[in-house]
Amino acid sequence: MPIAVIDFETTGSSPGQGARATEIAAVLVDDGRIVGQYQSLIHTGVWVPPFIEQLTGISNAMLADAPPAAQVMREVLAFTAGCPLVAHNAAFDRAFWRAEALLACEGDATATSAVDASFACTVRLSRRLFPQAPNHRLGTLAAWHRLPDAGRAHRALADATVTAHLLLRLQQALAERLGHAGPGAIDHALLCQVQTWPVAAVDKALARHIQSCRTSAG
DNA sequence: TGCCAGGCCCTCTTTAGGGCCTT
Repeated sequence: MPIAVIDFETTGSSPGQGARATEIAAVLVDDGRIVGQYQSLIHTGVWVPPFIEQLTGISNAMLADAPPAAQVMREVLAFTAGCPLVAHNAAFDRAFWRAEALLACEGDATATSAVDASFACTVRLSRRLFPQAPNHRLGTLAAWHRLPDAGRAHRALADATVTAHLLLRLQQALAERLGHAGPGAIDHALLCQVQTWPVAAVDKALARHIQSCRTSAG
C-alpha cells in the first residue's frame, strides 16, 4: 500500500476561521520511490488575500475557472483511497483535509474515512531523526538534504513532491538506524510510532524498538 | 473587504508562556 503525501494551499491558516483550500496535491510513495501524483486548483468562491496571492502565486483570477472543491476532493479521495497519509506540519493539512472532505462528501462513508485518516508528520519526524538540521521548515530541509528541485515553493505539487523526497530520507535514516534493508521497509505505522517518541530520548526509544522486535521474532 | 489559528515542543514547566511550522 503506498503512502500518500498531501499538501494544501489555502486562503488562510485555519478552516475554523473560514479559510478554504485553493490547491491540493497528493504524491504517492511506495517501496522507496515516487509512484504517482495528483494536483488540482480548487474553486470555493472564497477571496484569496494579497499576502497569500504573493506567497503562493495562486490568484483569485486563476481560481475563477478551477473545478469546484467537491469535485476535486472526491477525485483526490479516490486517488488516495486506502492510503495512509503524510504531510509537512500535518496538523495544518489534516485540518483542511477533514474540513474539505466533510464539505465535499457530507453524510457519506467517504467523508467518515477521510476524517478518521491518520497523518504522519515530517516536521515531527525530522525533529527526532535530524535534530542537527538548522530548522525544520520545508525549504530549509530541502536545501540541507539537497533534495531534488520540484519547482516553485508554496505550490501544492512542488511542496508535496519535496515532502515526498523528505519522507524517503526519513525512511532511509530510520532504516539504517534499525538495520533494515531500505526506506521501503519503514511503514506508516512505524512512522506514526516514531513521531510520538520523546525528542530528547530517540536513541533510547530506537534501542527499545530494536529489542522488542528481537523479542517478538523469538 | 480584510483579519489572523492551532497543534507541537521546550523550559527559567505542569495552576504557563513562548517559539516553531503551515497558508
